[in-house]
Amino acid sequence: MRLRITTWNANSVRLREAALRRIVAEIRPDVLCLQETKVEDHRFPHELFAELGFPHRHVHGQKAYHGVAILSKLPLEDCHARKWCGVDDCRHAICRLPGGIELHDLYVPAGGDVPDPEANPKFAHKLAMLRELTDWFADRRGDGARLVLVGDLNIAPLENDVWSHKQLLEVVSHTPVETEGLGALQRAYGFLDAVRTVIPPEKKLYTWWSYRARDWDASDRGRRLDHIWLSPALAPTLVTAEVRRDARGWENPSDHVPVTVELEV
DNA sequence: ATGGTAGGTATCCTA
Repeated sequence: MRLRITTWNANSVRLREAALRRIVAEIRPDVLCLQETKVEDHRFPHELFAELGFPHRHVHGQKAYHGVAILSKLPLEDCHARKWCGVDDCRHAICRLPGGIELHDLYVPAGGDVPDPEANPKFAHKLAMLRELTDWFADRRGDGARLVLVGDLNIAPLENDVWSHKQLLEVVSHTPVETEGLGALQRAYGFLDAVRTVIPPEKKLYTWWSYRARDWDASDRGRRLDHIWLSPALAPTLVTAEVRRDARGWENPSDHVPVTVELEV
């Protein structure tokens, strides 16, 4: 079967009903992973997703900040959440899809403005979560699991994942300590960067554009912060991948756009 | 060099 998985940082799920309807109609994901839902679980708009054909839902949210959710047309099993760095926030949801596929939906801290862990606790938290994830996946290395890791990792790892590599080397999201840390996480389990397998690293590719630009499309100062990775066991199933840049130009947009992979599983 | 916008909450935090 063909399995389509979409990840999107919605920047408040309650404000994005129109965009979510378009995503479902135009991308037709089987599984939709959200980040920055910014809502407690008892206020999550379950009715909307039930109506849109996603009867299986795992929501993991909190008031005002962060929050992740997995919405699925297919049954979900063993849904749970993980905490990192001893912090009681909502950044990681895990479910098993049919075929034993283990899906991880992640929201890595943005990290604040100052790229110095001594001076900036938010940057220290970002690096600490990356290290803990790296150790956790390294312990599972070689277990042959069928893993999909998606989400807003808040790091643009490659030179062509940002509008100007040189100008962003000291900007949080593209500093060497972050891009090397993300590389270490990827190598810890042998994850394949699915989107860059389909869209070559020589091409500029972004999934986020700041709200602050006068004209996001004309200035095009984007970054590729949202990712879909596959474990070695799932890598051969990759059919295609797509970044919906046009979604940034929709009415009332998120600052992130949806990223999708299709797998033949 | 600076400030720019958006979301949630309750007056300022985070992105």
